[in-house]
Amino acid sequence: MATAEQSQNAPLDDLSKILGSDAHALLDPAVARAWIAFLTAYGRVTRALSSELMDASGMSLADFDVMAQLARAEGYALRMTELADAALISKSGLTRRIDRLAVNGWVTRRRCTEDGRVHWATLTPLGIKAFRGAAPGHLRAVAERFGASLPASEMDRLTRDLIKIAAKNKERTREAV
Amino acid sequence: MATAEQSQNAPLDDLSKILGSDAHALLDPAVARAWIAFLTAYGRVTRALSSELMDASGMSLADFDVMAQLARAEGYALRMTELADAALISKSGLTRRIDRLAVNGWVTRRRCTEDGRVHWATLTPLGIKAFRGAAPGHLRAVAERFGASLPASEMDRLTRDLIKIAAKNKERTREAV
DNA sequence: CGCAGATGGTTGCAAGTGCAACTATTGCAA
DNA sequence: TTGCAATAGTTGCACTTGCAACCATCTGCG
Repeated sequence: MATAEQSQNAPLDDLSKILGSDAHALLDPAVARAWIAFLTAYGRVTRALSSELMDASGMSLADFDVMAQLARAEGYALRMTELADAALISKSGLTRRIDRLAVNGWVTRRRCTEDGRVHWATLTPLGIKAFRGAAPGHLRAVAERFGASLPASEMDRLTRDLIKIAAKNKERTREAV
Repeated sequence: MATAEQSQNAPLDDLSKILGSDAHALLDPAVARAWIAFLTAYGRVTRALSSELMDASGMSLADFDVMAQLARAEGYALRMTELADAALISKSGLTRRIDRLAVNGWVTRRRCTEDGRVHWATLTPLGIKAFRGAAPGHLRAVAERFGASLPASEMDRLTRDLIKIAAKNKERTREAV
């Protein structure tokens, strides 16, 4: 998607060139601008954070998110499915991510004794240490790249807006066919 | 990353459990909440839009973005590098994406006569037709999933905020090592 | 009991991705 | 002219990803 700067004055809504004047009826130009800005901001910020985190700690953004979920969980452990939902990735994606984290010795899998189907992903002491090492730099980077752009009052409003958008899209997709 | 709902009251900032009280100093809790909401909103909205678009038109979100850039361009054509920048993907990613679009007959590559290094990616008449077919549904979906959550006045504010964030992260990453 | 259906996870597969190395072409300067 | 640095794109590679099919386990009902 276009960068915010270059298409700020020429975003999706100028598709009327190809779509005809219907374009505005389909998507309000103001929404189109917001959408492009949203995609651009996401792409830039995550790209930057991701490479900084990788360089500093050998950890991908997704690794960090998964480990952060575990770090907050009771006993540093969550079931695979819970964790996948929390980290907003697919179950299969999580399986393989945990494989990788396990190779690093950061996480272990424990089969649940009460329900043999369930596996608990658990942060190891080494994983906790790695997370403690990575977190300060990463949190600071989030503060700088994402937080520092807006005053505090604006930040709360942004949060509310984003939560509304997220809420509207809660269902795990599907059935939308 | 956690969903907005479930972690709204327990976001990154409760990492103080593992990081100690420094966590707040590293990342303002309000920023942490906003960041989580941002990731969640992005993940949900793009996931939904992407599968809807694929089902309806056999086109990925990235395909649509690339074709939208071409649709607005002079002569429906852009150089590969320009297009990669505009669509916020890597050059190699674009090469292969254009390969795929070319297989569908939606885009062609033309070597530039003035500068043999340059290739123009051009939307074909078939591509224009495909884009015209896909766009209304997709734009409507963006309006519904992203636009409909907020009143117009709020949308403009959101745009401004997002542009500020994007602007702060403009440099094509690198050198951050 | 014992079997059908639900639930939790993993795996096969067919993509998509970025980085770094490579090729082709241009432009400039000795 | 020749040669070399810069630029535009492509390709090799290693890694991620999600979906759908699969296996294992549990639950409940006849």
